[in-house]
Amino acid sequence: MEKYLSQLNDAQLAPTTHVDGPLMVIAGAGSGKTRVLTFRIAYLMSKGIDPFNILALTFTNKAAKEMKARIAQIVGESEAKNLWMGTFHSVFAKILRIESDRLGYPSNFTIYDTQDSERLIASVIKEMNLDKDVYKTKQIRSRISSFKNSLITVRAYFNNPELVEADAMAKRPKMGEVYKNYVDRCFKAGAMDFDDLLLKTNELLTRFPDVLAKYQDRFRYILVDEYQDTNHSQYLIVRALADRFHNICVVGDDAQSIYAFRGANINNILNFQRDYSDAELYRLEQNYRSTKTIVNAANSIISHNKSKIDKVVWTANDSGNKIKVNRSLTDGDEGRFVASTIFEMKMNEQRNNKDFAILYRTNAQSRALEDALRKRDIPYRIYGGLSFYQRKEIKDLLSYLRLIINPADEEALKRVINFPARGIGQTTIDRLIIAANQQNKTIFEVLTGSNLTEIGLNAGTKAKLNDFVIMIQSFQVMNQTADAFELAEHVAKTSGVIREFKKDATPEGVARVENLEELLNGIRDFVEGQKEIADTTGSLAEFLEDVALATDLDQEDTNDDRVALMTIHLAKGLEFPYVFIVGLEEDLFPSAMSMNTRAELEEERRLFYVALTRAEVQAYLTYTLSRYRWGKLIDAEPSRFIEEIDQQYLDIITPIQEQRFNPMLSADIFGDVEPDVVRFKKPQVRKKEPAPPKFVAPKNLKPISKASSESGTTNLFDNKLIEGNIVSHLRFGKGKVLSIEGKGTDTKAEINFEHGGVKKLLLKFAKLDIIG
DNA sequence: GTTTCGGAGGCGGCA
DNA sequence: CCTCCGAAAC
Repeated sequence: MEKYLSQLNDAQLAPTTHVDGPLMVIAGAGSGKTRVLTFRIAYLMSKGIDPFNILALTFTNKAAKEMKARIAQIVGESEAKNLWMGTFHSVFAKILRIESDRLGYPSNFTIYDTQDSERLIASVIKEMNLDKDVYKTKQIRSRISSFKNSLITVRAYFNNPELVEADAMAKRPKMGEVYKNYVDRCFKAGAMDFDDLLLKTNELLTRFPDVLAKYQDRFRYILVDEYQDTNHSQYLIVRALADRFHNICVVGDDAQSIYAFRGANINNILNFQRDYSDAELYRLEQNYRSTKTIVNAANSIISHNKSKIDKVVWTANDSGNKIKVNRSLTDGDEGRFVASTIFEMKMNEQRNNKDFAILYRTNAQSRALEDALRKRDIPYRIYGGLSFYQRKEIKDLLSYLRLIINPADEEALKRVINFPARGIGQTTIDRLIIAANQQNKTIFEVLTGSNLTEIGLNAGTKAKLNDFVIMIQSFQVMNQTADAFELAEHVAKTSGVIREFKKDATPEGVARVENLEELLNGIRDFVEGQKEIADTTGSLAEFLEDVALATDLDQEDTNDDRVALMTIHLAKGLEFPYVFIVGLEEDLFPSAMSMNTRAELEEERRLFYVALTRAEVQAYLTYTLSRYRWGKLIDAEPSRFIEEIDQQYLDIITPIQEQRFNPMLSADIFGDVEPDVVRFKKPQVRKKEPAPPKFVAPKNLKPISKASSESGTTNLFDNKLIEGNIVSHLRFGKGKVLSIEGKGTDTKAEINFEHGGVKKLLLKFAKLDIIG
């Protein structure tokens, strides 16, 4: 142990060797907090604390796995095995399965993902005959989710006149009923959604003092990573569990709090010392990851935020290169810039693909980047997005498996009852749902135990339903003896899922069959892995438990040498030598949806901070002047975040091809593009001396999309434009309007420009002047 | 009852 | 751009 502790600096050593009592570690980006966590756990064990009594909650399963492996190196495999480590969701799902009977759930309850929840909510709304344009599924789901994260149960909702009234005011008086029906249906289906895993844990610990006592006694030492991203529900769980021994260690960085949209409450970290008056506070401020330039630039960004804990992140590393800022004309050009830069860096600096990461705000941005990388033959891997387990073909097969384990699982049943098509249509399913609701049974119980003629089904349909039931039951029988792989393979063949996709000879169909094969391979690996571990059998139920909470990041590091593409949210906690942050444009990053309040904007800024601090050696920022969004070309303005960085750390690159394209653009990066836009009027970018003091807050809060109407250029979505008009565009120059289509804010004009040819522009965004 | 096609509406980050 | 939904054709 001593030899490990000697690797730590003083600031890291203090919290590592803090054994009893509450402590909070405020850890700046790259300051070695994972190391403190792992070493602290190893240290606790070296002091004789039983690993059975340690609970470590991490943000991803991958982080837990890596930390566990690291601890195993220090204290030995057999000891490390007994640690409880994982995400909130996976740890408490495990506990809920053990204690499920207390809450009236089966131990093999299904975990509904977001898609399952949405489908169920849509179904509830339809059954209640509500207007689906008023009761929008996604909005309802997110509202229910935030109720659950704040521990507002159905009963608490109805007892809270403010909430009820707010929904009535929003013209959704039935919100509470929808919530109630959704919760009831989940319960009946033996299913919990993601939020339930936390909510029900709270219920378990509150309603059953003996259960609480059991886990308080079990988890005598609790560590929580990324504490700034815990929500109220998670906060209460931790507080309850730590209430007896107060051996609670939370680690976090308020500057990296980026999950408020999911209910994370930054006050959890800000108020920790209020909750535990004897808490020790430690700060890790020395960054070991990045160059001085990157650290200082990141600090200059975050200083624009008002609410934060005082902390000065610094580094003893080299200054390094300035951050390169690149402007492109389109998202395609941006992709090509990124790809060719990576290509050159690989050649010149002998770098591997895996040294590069491309980070973006939204998953939709990945396509242009992928295209460019593919053209350059640069291998890459996309993380997140439509994750493997969310793909249609995978969910289809998994739904069969879910149904075998939990026949009450309504969403799984609805998904597979007519896939592949076997003549059971919507009408039949609707009748079954109505019967199930009336008889207070699950759909599967209706299928097996009710008189189907009485609910209006004819002989032909009954025969088809019967065949389906017999098939599922035969799978259930097989499940008692076969392992997960044997069964899954059998199901894939017998159900016709594979055959169905094999019919489709398009590349997409081929890919789907391959994905199914990959899933089966994954199940085989799982079974083989589990058989080595005592107490497990590699059963299907165990596999499904694993899969429900798996994420893209959790997948084994294949050690592939590939460029990483992911959202900034996914990049949290990771680091790369070279980082490209792309799409730095107003309305994209910061997102148009996050500029209504100061709090939202500050979260976007923290997100940018997180992105920049992923870089070890060199960061690139890119933005474009126009981008395809929603299938349309729209104009874009550089993100305010570029301007907020202390300009001495930036190196503005102006690509040559643009000068050829339009000489107007070669001057400097901000002043020329929108000469009349207020926010970017100062052409100070190139100055070498420290940037003049600037406080951007007030103007930042202005709705920025107004810029063009204030500026003299006309924003033409009130249809003043007619065919044949000659217009001028800042970038494309003069052009003739060929046609106009669409209406309202969706009006588009097809314009033949002198520079750039025929373009279809969305008038809502295009900045055009009519000149003839 | 299923399949297909076209139109309309949505569009964010995630366990 | 995508997915979802309803109507019409099979």
